[in-house]
Amino acid sequence: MKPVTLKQIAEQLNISVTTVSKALKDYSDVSPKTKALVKELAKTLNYKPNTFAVNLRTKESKTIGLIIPVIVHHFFSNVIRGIISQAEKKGYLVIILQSNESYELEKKQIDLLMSQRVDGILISLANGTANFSHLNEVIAQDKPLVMFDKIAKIVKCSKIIIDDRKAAYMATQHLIDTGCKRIAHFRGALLPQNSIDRFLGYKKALLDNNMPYDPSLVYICECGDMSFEEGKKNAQQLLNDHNDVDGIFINTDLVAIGAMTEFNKQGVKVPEDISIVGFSNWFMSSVISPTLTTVDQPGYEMGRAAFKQLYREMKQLKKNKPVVYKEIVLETALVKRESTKELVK
Amino acid sequence: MKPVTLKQIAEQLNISVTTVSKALKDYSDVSPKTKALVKELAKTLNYKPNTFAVNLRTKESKTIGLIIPVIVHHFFSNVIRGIISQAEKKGYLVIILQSNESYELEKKQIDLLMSQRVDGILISLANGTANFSHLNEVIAQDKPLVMFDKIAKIVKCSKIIIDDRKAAYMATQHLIDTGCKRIAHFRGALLPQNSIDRFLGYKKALLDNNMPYDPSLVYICECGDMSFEEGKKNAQQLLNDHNDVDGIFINTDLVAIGAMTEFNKQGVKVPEDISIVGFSNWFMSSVISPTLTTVDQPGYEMGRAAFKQLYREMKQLKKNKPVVYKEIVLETALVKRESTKELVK
DNA sequence: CTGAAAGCGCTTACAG
DNA sequence: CTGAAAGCGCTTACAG
Repeated sequence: MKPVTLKQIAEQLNISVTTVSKALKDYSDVSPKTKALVKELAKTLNYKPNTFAVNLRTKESKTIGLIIPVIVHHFFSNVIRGIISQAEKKGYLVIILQSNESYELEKKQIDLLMSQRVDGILISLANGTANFSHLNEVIAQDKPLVMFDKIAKIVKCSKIIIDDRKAAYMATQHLIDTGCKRIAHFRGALLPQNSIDRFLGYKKALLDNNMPYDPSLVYICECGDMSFEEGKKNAQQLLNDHNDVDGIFINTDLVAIGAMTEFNKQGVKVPEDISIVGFSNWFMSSVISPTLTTVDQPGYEMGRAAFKQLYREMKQLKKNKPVVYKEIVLETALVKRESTKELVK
Repeated sequence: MKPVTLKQIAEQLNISVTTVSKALKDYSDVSPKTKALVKELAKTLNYKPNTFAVNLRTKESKTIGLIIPVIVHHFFSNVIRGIISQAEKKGYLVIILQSNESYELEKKQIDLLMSQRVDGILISLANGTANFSHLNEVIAQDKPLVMFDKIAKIVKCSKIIIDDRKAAYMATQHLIDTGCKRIAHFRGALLPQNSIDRFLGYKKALLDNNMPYDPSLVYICECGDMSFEEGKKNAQQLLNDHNDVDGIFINTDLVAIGAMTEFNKQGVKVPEDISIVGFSNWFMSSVISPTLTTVDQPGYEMGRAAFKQLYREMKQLKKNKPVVYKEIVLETALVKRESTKELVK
């Protein structure tokens, strides 16, 4: 059963393809009578415009691309939800690719999306990405591009982020306020901006509270992805290296949970011996024990905001109007739970 | 900067568009010299074929659609990963939609994907789906369709599943083997096949062990989605209704975790007072305490298998060869953890 | 080995 | 109010 075309409708009604096309799109220069006839037949024949042809004519695909480091992470799946739901509202479909934190893959996927001629691209960078020419090329070709969460400051485009530095500061301050005297930090990989900013927030909080900053207390994620195993490994290492640490600010909940699991195994009590603050507020952080104090990061909202901005830019582009890049900073909140102690009065 | 077309290459080289097209596709009837010239220029100009035009000609989009009930669920995000990675290998892109367990949405999304003329569709049904005409229509239009996990037996198409009945039987048998005498079941919604099959597996295990089947011990999920809250609510209800239940087989890990949280709050000890087996082996089940005994369901593998089958069918269709529907059953395994007791010798 | 021509199914500027 | 025509950028059967 072949799909119905405009031509078939036109032939059956003995009118031109032009008129059929215009009737279906409610052009004002078609008689109401013709419109009614056309629409009725289109409906009975279950006519669906051929998107391929429409795309070719309009040079639009009503499809956007999304590149995300890891889909299964709670934060990112929430971002995806936000993007898809907003896109659907505006009649856009979303092609999703996973970069697996690899720069090479990310680059290939950008190429793929450009070949596919998506109308715009949303991206959260891989940890491995240090070169941004693939992104600048997208921009150079006038393809709207919006980065979120894991961004590169140097790339000129819109960005949806949180204030990582401030959030990390809050988190560290909370450890200090609850009596921690020697606070370690499990940071992410070296490159990502958010990992840098969270580190800087941690450092600033220490200094503002007249606590010494000790580089040996900062553990870098070498493997590139922020995993449960990474948390266990770092926790083990920390216990070997130091016996006076009483608080840790950890870059991601999943890593924090890995660390807590290890501490639990080793008989180190959380928060009595060591307090822990995570980052991102994954669902599971609220159900493990002790429940994890963390920074809530609005994934769903971030996804929505990212699509909205992309949509704005796609619309401007279509009208040949100038695009104004925006940097939208979403609010975060510290969620206090059992992995940190009560406030010291 | 407008994209380069075949015409531009042809003009610059003073040859025909036909020859350029054939040269780029390595047709045997183009001289090696011409080929070399064309390819070189194409490369320097960064020529990318216009997918819209290619699609229109070839009637293929090299894109498939995926409809999934909930993205953030660990099992489903793993399925997505499996699908995307396999699709990428074969040069296919994946458009993802979330049905939110709603039949109405699912139907709309099928329509959307058909309008978009994707080459094939992968779907896991919404809990609310009891009418399958939207799916039969897809099949009637010769569009390859593969269902996975949440399937409808009555729809004639390929299916990738696990043996839910067997897995549930295993899970229940484990509760029996570890000494449970009165076993409840939190089943999913009424409609989904897997929720029915898991219930039947539970029931069969009881009967095979000469244990009475008591309908009042089966709690149905009314709200439609299998959530954490659902687990808490059912657990509460169970404590009200019965004081002799010592084991529960729960349809989904997330619900099981909700139940455990509630039990913990009420001072009911797991597994001492009540043993629990979940289903799906979500990551978080291995990090909560007690860790959750559950049935491991191979999400990533299921995604891969689903795409592979779809790919086979798309290839057959292209060659105008008959499509053979397959029902592929993947293996599951019981993962024994702390929420159930040791085997009774 | 090369190329003119038709056509995929639409949209839209233009003529009447 | 209606329609002929051009064109979006490809692919491919066919002629030479």
